[in-house]
Amino acid sequence: MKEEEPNWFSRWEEELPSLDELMPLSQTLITPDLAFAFDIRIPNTPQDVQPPPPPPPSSQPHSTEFDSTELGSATAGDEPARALKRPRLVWTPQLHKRFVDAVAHLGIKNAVPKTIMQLMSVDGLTRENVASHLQKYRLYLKRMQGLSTGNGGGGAAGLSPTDAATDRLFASSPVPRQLLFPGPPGSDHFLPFVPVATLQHHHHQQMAAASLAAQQQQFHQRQMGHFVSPPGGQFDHGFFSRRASGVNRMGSAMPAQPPAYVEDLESAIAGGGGRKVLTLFPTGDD
DNA sequence: GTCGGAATAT
DNA sequence: GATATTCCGA
Repeated sequence: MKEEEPNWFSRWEEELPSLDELMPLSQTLITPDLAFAFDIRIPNTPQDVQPPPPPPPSSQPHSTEFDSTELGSATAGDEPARALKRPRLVWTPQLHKRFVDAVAHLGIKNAVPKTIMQLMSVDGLTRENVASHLQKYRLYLKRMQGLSTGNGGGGAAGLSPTDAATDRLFASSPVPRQLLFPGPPGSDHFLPFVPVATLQHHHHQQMAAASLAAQQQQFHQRQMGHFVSPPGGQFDHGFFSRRASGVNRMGSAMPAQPPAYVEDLESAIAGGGGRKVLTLFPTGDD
């Protein structure tokens, strides 16, 4: 196998949704915690309201009453400094793509949470986030290798329908060959190239902070937009069949004009308890 | 003490 | 089922 182009790595960045997708959003600077603590609803610009950016560990000495919806189970009253939780991360296809790229370009060998996280350089993303996702991704890879050991990384070529149904997310980004064929020990190849885009620069911090939330917002908007447009038969095995058993019951009649999705954004990044996460199908984005 | 990975919990 | 958190070994 010598199909490796010497500069394949110079292309990967181009595929990433960096500037265009990450920049244009101007979001509220009010963190969810703040909003909750003060019972702010952020009423204006229902179209522009922004979900919680990853709450920075800034000073928040007094958020004593958040949404005690389910949070109040244990430490409801005597653990003020301890109650900071990040919103649940939703792995959008874009995010996953970035993840896959990072893993691919690191090589399965060096693809460990911390490194991946650094390569992705997505603000708000933690090592735990990546580790957790990586764990699942590995299982997916394993299953793939097991089921079709002779199938190119071109994508979900010879997969059983189960895969598409089960791993909608993973199916949205093609698995690079390197990952399917780790290659025998000895043929390890890797670049001393360490980008380390750990955003520590202050002036970039702001924009960086937006990136995660920004992507996720875009994701949802896009989903809503594409909602009524048929995928063109690409995934015609009826992916409308089943979805998360939750609040999202759009029934069989998806309106071209969804009702006010004020809740939509909140749903995407729901707190650890009130999980109304709606997981959607892959985008035809890549 | 940090990190990675699997197990377990939400 | 997806993601988070915990546990334990390097």
